[in-house]
Amino acid sequence: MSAPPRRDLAAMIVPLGRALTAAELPVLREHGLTMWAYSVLLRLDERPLRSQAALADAIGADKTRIIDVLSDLGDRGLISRTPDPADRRVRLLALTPQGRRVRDAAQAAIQLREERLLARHLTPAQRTALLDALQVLDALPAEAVSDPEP
Amino acid sequence: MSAPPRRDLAAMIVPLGRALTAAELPVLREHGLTMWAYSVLLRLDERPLRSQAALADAIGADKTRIIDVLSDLGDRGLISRTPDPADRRVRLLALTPQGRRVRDAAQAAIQLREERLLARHLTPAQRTALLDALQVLDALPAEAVSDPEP
DNA sequence: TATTGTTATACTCTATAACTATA
DNA sequence: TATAGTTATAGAGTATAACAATA
Repeated sequence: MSAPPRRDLAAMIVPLGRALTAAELPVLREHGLTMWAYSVLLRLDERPLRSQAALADAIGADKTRIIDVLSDLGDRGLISRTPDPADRRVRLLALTPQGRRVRDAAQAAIQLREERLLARHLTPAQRTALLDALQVLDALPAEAVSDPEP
Repeated sequence: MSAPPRRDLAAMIVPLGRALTAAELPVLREHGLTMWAYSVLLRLDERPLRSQAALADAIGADKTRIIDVLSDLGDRGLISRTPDPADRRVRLLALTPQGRRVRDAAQAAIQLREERLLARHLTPAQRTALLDALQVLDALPAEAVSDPEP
């Protein structure tokens, strides 16, 4: 049983994710965002989201962890957090127009860097193939990746 | 400036890496390995490696963090740790035959799961294209990803 | 004095538990 | 009583600083 001809998927993907994250951080800082704040802005799309717990779950965070993030984003007018009239325990979360502008600007800067990286090291066909395959795997629920029954 | 048609690379890759890691953990546990121990066995190839600091750096760990991992692997006979006769401060690290057997068995099990996942959701051509592109990016030094000068 | 490995300490991030306010 | 959000506390993981041995 000799060494396989390729490295493990995780062994390639996890360090790549770390490097991409490291590349994002200074860009986000320029836009006044932390990684968690950016995750929140990305997830909060046009339509409001009901409850902070749902948001936390959606971005893989603990509900107690995003509270400071949400208050800060609210204080800066990037998101709105209004009590649901139907049930005043829950907060309806939504992007403000300014929040959408900040999110779009940050995302454009990040994807510009990403595209430069891909263009430098991959052929256009390889770039497309990579993104296609990643989008397929990205669309899977996490359990489909973690527990693939034979 | 509207929302881009694709998600950020990092936003797809980081959660995928987390899910793949979660998929590995039970397999590693069956083979009596932690993630750090597995990283060490993967990096310690046929030829011995000079110094623990070099190993730590190679697997993206802190040198103080792998000490317990190395003592444990040494106690179990999976690696050898002999002082360098030329400079008795440094330890020469190498896989033992048993260590290589454990590493190969664990890696085979992991890659079997990975291949099942890819086969279920990607076409053979997509699988090959994904692995090719990942191997290109994996071969880059981390700085090439983090600091792509324009 | 400088360096390898080690130990001890502090810090950051994350999760758990306890609390409040609504229902 | 049950749930959403919040606060306070504890735990895991990680990095920093101090130490012993060798050069």
